[in-house]
Amino acid sequence: MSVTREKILELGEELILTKGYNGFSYQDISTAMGIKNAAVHYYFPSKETLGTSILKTNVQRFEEMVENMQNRNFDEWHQLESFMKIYLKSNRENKICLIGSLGTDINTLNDPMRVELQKMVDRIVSWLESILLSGKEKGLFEFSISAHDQALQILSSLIAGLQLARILNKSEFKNIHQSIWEEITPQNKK
Amino acid sequence: MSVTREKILELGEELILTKGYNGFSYQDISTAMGIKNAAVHYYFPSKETLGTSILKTNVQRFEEMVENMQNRNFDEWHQLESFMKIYLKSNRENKICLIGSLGTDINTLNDPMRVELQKMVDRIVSWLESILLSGKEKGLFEFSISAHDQALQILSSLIAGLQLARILNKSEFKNIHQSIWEEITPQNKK
DNA sequence: ACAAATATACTTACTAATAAGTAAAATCAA
DNA sequence: TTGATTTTACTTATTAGTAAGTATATTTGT
Repeated sequence: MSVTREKILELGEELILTKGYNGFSYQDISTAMGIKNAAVHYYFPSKETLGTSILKTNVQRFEEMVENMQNRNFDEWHQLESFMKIYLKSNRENKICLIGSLGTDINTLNDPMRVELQKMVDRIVSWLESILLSGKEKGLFEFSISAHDQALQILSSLIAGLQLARILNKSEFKNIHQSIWEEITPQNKK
Repeated sequence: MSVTREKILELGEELILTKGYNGFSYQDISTAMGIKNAAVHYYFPSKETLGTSILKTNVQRFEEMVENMQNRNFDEWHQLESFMKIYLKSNRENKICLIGSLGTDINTLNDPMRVELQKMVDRIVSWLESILLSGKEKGLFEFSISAHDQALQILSSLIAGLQLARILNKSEFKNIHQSIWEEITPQNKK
């Protein structure tokens, strides 16, 4: 694989997470890389092919992380912790997440991008749901609503947590992160 | 006040909530209203003055709602319910909320817009916090984390709930809305 | 082994469309 | 008639996208 192509994907993702999909241009990528805008079009003919590739790369990265955690026999608690660490890192870097960013622009995206975005979110929600369910059976987690709803609840907190932290104060995300754990950890009875 | 001006504000807000701040143009507004793009510039010289005005209008609308609820002696439970109804309506209309939309684009906004956005979120969070706190004292709500963190938690769920619902399925928001109530309503012991 | 053909990775130099924004003239309403 | 409103007719900048060319490898046929 071309290193230029990889770098474009990386930069494109970063730009979506910092400036939003409609807030960056091929010029932003090309000038940052010291190449010409046509070179970006060489690898990704349209902005939407770039967007779709970024989404596919992300799903792949997610699947690799899940597989890696299973190979290492991570329990559900540690799997969830690893997932949440991604968001802690994004917060440190003043980024939001792909879901929150593209969720804003969804009506301006073409079908392939929308389909890929939906696939990605579907996959993450169903993984979260399964982790929560089996973790609950083992007594690692405790919650009264359905695993699906609890998954949506946690994911929402993470997504909007990053957005709120960027508007208000970076450090507010720590509180949101903390609250998620307190809500599903058994030792904290209400 | 000019009815044209009001209509521009209304349409501008709708466009931010459906296509995102960087996803709409003055052309979108003018063609939808059957006027020329220069007429929009007459009322709002720049896109950022329009954005700032939309935010200020929203804060004002929020303050009016709060005042109205206090005049009618709404208890904390009904005040929270009224607030959440705004989000239910947005979900029905396939809109997200200003916070989630502008949270994505924040790095592309000018200072006045950023300041106004922060003011708006600050105001909403502190209101939510106060409602949660006095509601808890009356036994209307129950939660173990701080009122501030609980406010952030609820607001996050609402903001990202709308985004997730638009990506996945409109009806998913009902589950998120339901989960918020179950979490803070005393009768549902865990 | 060596030349010819071909593929890779770009640049140069453009479009065509759309963006925000403006100056000045025309229209409207009291 | 005066001031508020709106259009006409622009400008300037930026956007995504493309056509054609170029240098450098890589492959292929003989």
